[in-house]
Amino acid sequence: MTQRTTIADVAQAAAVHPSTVSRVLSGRPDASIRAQTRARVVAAAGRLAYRPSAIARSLRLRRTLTLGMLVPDIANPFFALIIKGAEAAARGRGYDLILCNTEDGREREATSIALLRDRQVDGVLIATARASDAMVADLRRDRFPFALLNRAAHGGRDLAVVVDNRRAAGRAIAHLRSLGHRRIAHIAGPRSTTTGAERADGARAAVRRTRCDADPALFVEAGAFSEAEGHRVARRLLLLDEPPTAIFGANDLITLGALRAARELELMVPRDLSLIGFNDIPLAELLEPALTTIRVPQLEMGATAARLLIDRLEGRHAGPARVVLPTELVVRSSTAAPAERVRRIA
Amino acid sequence: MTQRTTIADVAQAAAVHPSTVSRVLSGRPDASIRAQTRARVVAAAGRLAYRPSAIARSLRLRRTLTLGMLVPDIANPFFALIIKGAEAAARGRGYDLILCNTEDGREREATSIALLRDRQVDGVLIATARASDAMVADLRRDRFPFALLNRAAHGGRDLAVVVDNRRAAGRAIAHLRSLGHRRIAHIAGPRSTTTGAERADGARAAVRRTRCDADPALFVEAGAFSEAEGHRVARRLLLLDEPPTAIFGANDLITLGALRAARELELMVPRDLSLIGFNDIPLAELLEPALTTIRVPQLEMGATAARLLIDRLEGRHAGPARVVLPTELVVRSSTAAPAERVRRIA
DNA sequence: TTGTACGCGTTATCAA
DNA sequence: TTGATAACGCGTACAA
Repeated sequence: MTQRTTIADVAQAAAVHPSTVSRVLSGRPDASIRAQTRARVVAAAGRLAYRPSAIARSLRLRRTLTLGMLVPDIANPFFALIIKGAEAAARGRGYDLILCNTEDGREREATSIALLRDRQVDGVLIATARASDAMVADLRRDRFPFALLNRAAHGGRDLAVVVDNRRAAGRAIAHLRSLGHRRIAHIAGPRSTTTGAERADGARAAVRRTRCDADPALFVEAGAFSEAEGHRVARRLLLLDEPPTAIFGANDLITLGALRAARELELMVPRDLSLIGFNDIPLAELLEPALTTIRVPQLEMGATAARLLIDRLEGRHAGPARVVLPTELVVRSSTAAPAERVRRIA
Repeated sequence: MTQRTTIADVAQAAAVHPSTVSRVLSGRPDASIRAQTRARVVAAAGRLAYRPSAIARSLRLRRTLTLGMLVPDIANPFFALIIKGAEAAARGRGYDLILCNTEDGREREATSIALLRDRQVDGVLIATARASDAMVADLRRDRFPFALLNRAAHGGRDLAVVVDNRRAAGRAIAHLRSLGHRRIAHIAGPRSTTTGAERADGARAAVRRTRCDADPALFVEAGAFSEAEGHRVARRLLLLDEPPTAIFGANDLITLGALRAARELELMVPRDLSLIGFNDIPLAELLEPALTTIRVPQLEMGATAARLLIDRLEGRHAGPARVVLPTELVVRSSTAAPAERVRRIA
């Protein structure tokens, strides 16, 4: 690669001092520069296709105009949209995003954070529900700026963008109940995640409130928010002596797994089994049957978190530390009243 | 944020010169350092939790140990896996990855490349099929290292990892033909992409070779590799006076759209219509019916490209400039022999 | 309005 | 074996 053109090259070409070039190009409105000089510099910079080195600038300014982002799984469409939202908002404010996939692993999280800090990103967006509290505690202690995404803040002043998981889960159960279901199962996400725990709590409370069957066998926990785990656990549910007539999965992928399990057992959805997911990933409405689910504004979630963090970084009016985004129950064709046959059994 | 601890802090704590600290910690095996000194330095660094600044190091070394990556759509699961593969391979060699979503836009591509070059990434992985040749030409001219992913190289010496799209498309058509189909449609991707053009060419050749109906109305082009476009175009195909009995979509998303169109028109897949996709995204086997498709080794594609590029960066034995990865026809339940009814019509 | 001088945190080179 | 020095490219007090 040919040698980089530096500010000195431009200075020479414009017959001025490098510092003058810097002043001209950094575009501070208050800089007083003779119009003619400015023109010369701009022309020279254009001619040489000069681009300032982000590295040298970062070293000098001690900020990188870069945000880091921790995501458990880039291949999960839920996060894909969150990333897009965050990226768009960040770019809009002049920041770039460095993405780190943690594969939901403790170790990957630690190395990713280390990497981001080595690169001196100005702050991190943390979208990993499983992120160890130790890690978050470290960041807090070091006053390293961060924002939590789709997971609860433990400390009160942490920046966080979330949805009301308990309430949304309650609505899912209530919807099934209103269709006539009584034996409603919930496949929870890992209790180690705040989303998993909160949705399970909300579902449990709603089951009690609406007087569904309160059979503990109907509340099970998946090992991960994945299709495979959903499939495994749903199979067990459906092979129960008294199987549920409806399943509320802690996210769309888990529910997708439940759909596959139902098919393997030759159950028709929604005739023999109603299904509700959570997140409304793009795929949800393409399925057959289309998935009834809780819509989470994914793009907005990413964008809000990025903006919140940048506001804090730039010392702008901080606003509330915690933003709760609205959710919406999207009813599609995977839910219906329980079939007669099943109702008789119950 | 508390002040960063620098190499000078460690030097002071260990009572040595900063350059000594650098020597110890950069871990060159040939450095001759007294064991006792080394121990002191290591201890001090540990005590202070010292981490070298990647920025300062990059400035000095003129390399960042970072690769850039251009992707048209992070939310497309095909690319998600490619990214994972590339990231894993890069990390394995000590490189990080900065991802840029171009949303398939010329402008986004240009700004992304500019951004990556400003940050002085050591090289770029380009997975955008639509990437303007002008951009690639610029990179070539500036001798900026890059590798092309899933798109053909125009110049011969460019690094590229691809599959044989023509051959794979031919196999898809042949499979349908062997099932008894004669009226086979192809929904091509944009001709502006090499993948779109090559698959269309391969399909067309195979249609001729296997003596299918060579009706030009059966070869149509989608405006994008998306579900929405697939749906739109497939609808038109299925409303033809003589509709096809099988559709080969240029990728899985397009084919997914065709599936939705078929359902809207109350066609049963595969009874009334057979469907083949391309890429084998994770979703393909979860669908009902599961999608017959061409498997592209996505993880391997990303990993190979990253390794190729890094090898070249490090001046290691370059190996071939162009790697062709194998594909495989995965037959699932979305293809079957054409139904009697339909065959009679034909 | 512009130039001078210095420092951001490293590492390579040379001298001791 | 270790220390001193310079340089990577930029931005900014301060001086002129």
